[in-house]
Amino acid sequence: MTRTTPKIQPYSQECKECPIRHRAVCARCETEELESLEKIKFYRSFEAGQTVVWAGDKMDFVASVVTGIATLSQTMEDGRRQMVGLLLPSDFAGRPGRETSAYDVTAATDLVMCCFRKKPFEDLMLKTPHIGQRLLEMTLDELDAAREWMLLLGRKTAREKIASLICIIARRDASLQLRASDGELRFDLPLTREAMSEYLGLTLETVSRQMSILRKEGLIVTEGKRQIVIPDFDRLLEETGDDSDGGFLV
Amino acid sequence: MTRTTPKIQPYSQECKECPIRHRAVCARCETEELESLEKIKFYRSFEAGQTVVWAGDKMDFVASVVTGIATLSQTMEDGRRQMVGLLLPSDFAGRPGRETSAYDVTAATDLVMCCFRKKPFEDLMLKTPHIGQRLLEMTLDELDAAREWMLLLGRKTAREKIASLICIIARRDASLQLRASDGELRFDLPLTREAMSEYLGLTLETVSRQMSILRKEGLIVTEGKRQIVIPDFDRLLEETGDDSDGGFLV
DNA sequence: CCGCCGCTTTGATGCAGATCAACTCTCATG
DNA sequence: CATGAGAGTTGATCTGCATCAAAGCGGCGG
Repeated sequence: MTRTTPKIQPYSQECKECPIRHRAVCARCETEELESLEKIKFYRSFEAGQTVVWAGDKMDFVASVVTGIATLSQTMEDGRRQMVGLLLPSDFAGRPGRETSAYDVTAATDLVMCCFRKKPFEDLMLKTPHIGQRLLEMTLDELDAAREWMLLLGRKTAREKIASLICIIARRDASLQLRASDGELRFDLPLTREAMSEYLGLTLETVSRQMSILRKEGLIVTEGKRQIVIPDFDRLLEETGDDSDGGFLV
Repeated sequence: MTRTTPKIQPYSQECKECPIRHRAVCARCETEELESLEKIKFYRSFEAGQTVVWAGDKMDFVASVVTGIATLSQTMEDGRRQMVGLLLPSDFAGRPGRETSAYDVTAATDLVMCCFRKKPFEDLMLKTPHIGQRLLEMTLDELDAAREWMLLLGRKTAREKIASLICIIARRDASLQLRASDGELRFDLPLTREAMSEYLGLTLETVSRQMSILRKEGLIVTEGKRQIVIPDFDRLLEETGDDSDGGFLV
């Protein structure tokens, strides 16, 4: 199993002067391109719980998460829902060449997105191949993440699913730097029980129960509503069912 | 829900003279590029059941399925397995820029792959942007397929899973043309019960049972070992849980 | 300060699918 | 023709998670 590049990259250092700081366009940004981007971009804010677009609705922009968390979900006729994408800051949403959104896009927390009007963005892609290359890399990363996620959905137990999700968030959370001196890990779990259940293919009751169990066993500590502390990350990792080394994606 | 382009495209008509006929490189092939490709390509054949590469092993080529079916699977330490990719003819395997395979790649049937040595292929990608563009489109298709698959794994019942898989294969199978006059659909189901169970996140016993039920209900008819007839495709579609129109991916 | 609303936790019960086990069918091989 | 191996079917039983139901717990507006 190869590790792909971690999703949270120090792009802001690579590219300090870039006001958008999106991985899709900033890997090798040049002034001229940035000026083009400036003209076609706009910001949109959403409150937690708001819907950005519904599946099937027109979506005439692509976008990148600036702050907050967005989710992509699919809904079946009878209301069963499955999350299929979790977008953290710097992640990209929308498909060039597609008119409508294939998924419900929802703000899991308060959310700011940087949007680019689709048509000019596509034109820009044609002119500047490195944007397309970057997008390919990102899409391949997404695909690897989706495949890891499929293993979780298809074969893991509820307990393993919960442990996996917590580890995934912990690893991706930028506040990773808050890792305390003694190896304990403290961060925000910015998802409701319901959102977690949609991610994991479980019911929210099962999520709650398994969280309680992990808490009783001391594998996790909860502080307040959303704050989580992992006293011993490696011990929690063992509960994910992943082999110790691999499973690094997302 | 937008329909993406169907995966089986008439590329052989688009591009008759192209000896590889792979979607990644043939969309707008030009003689010069084809000559470059000729130099770096080679064919490999596998028997049903053979492993192409193991997860973690060196994989110094990318490849495209010529005939047969290949699968990508992940295995957990204790042996639980989940299929995460099903590659039919013209599908692409391998990630530019990655040294080793992230998944077990296995021949589900007898298989012929057209391989391109990775390094020169990457060089070619840099020189000819349309290959990268094509690869991006294909990867986005794969991602959509993976997300549809996630809904299946996370939220569908065993019955719905089976019906979905049969519909997916039926739609993608090139022998779709074998559709008989009266709307019945006849084709090969080239997967063992075990492979189906790995695809669906079930046990092979459950797959077998549900197949029997669908058979008894007349939704499918089996002829011999692998041949399947769907007397009424729309009726089977209703059993997938997908909304009638959408869910077209893969 | 009270009461309500959204979120979470916990309990009791039921069931879909897993597990364990036996048997059948079909070839391929000597 | 017997033999055996691999694939598929079917049955009995078990169990992990879903479902249904009710009660805790903040936090915010009145």
